[in-house]
Amino acid sequence: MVTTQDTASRDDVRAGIVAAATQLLREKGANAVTTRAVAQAAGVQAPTIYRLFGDKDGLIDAVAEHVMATYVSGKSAAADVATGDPVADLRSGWRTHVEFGLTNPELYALIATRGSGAPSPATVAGLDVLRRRVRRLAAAGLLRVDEQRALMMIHSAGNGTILALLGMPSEQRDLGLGEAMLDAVLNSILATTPATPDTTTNAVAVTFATVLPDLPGLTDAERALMAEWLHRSLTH
Amino acid sequence: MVTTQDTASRDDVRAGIVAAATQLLREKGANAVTTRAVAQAAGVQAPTIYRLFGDKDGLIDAVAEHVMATYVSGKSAAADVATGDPVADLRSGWRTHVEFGLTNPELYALIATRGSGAPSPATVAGLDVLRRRVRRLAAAGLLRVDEQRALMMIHSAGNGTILALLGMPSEQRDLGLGEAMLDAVLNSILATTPATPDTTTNAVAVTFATVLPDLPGLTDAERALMAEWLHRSLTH
DNA sequence: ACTCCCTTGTTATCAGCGTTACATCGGCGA
DNA sequence: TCGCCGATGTAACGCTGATAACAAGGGAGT
Repeated sequence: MVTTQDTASRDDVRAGIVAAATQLLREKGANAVTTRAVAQAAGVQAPTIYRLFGDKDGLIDAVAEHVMATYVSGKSAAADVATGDPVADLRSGWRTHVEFGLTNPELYALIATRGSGAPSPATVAGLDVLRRRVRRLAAAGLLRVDEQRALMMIHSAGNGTILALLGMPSEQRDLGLGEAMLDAVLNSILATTPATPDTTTNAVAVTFATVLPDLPGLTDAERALMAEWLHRSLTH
Repeated sequence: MVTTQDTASRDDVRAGIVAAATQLLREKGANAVTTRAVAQAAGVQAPTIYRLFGDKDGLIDAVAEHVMATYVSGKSAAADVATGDPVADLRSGWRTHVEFGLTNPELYALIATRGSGAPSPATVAGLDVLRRRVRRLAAAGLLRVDEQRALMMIHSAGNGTILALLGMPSEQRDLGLGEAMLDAVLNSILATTPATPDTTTNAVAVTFATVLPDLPGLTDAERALMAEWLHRSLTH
């Protein structure tokens, strides 16, 4: 059994280690974040890190989570999803993402370029929130490409843009690059006018049935089968 | 003075080390490429690496140069710049770049994600050839944005796309992502807009895909099949 | 032909890294 | 009070990149 005092001190020392690692990362760069340096800066022994985080990657993940949490809490954070417009929300999220990358260069490079193996929890978390935003676009009938395709395009563009910006000295960065990239992707992804304003299931199905014969990449048999199923679902 | 025999043997052992490092990188992954492992695999002593390459980064750069050289020589390499059309040349170069990244995952991740400091020679070389291609676009009056802006956009999109593709298991990679990203960037960059696919049909299909799970009167298998066909049609 | 010097080969070593085995201590239940 | 068990502290392991020190060899210049 673990007493409350234990967990409190445990969380305290955990927070202290994360803070020390964060400060070390920000001030001395990524290669200065060693287990020994972090332990000394936090006033603990080196093995403590492994008891609390299991691994150095675990420590990095905790640092990433902490930095992201403090960042989003530092923002006004109200305009992030309050708008009813899915496109505006996506733009807002994009700007926040790019700004975060430029504000925390070492951390972003550390978590975004993890060579092989599983991606970092921060990456999958970011992908998840992006996926939700893209889903809202799709549900509103604003996408003219596959949802997965849209997701990957935005993700690739954002990551590539941030890494490109980080790769050049900060005084000669093209700060409009982010907006330009987002515009380019949105231009290729969005249906300028919502194709089917009525998003009720049946209405969409009916609209879809009218364009089904023009759908590329399918065999006639597949098209016929889809038409039959559509008919059965609509007459249900 | 250095005699011809000296340089020959020097180049021989150098090539051997590079070959050993390349094979080690391809077969055992990036973290298996240590100075000792490379030296043992090449049949030389560890300090030889430092005499010939000065640094481990120098060795990595030499490996990158070698792999890229063999890659472009392995390609037909004729269609890379032979066409008079600058846009077609850019597309060809883009495809080659993406294909190279997917063919050499460890090497690409190694040279493209070099955290801080100067970028690798391979990166600046790639940026140089891209810059030349973009300059040809600008000289032909095909750009509607700044030349530097166009360069960075293509670079960001390419790097981000390759990293995104490498970040997911190879069997579920969206191979059309590269073309889609290039189309998106070219659409925002070129004065003459390339042909865009019919928007209404795809938009309706995408919207329909979002309501497909709620479609009544169908079996799960039928829904799954329709979803698969829809995805295939949309990713074309 | 002889010496000199530069290149190569070899060994040993350094400082640092992530990580772990092991002794030790302290508080808790019986 | 005793014994136990988990948290802590110490020391170490195996590995990394990187060099210093030194022996051996073989053309270059005289």
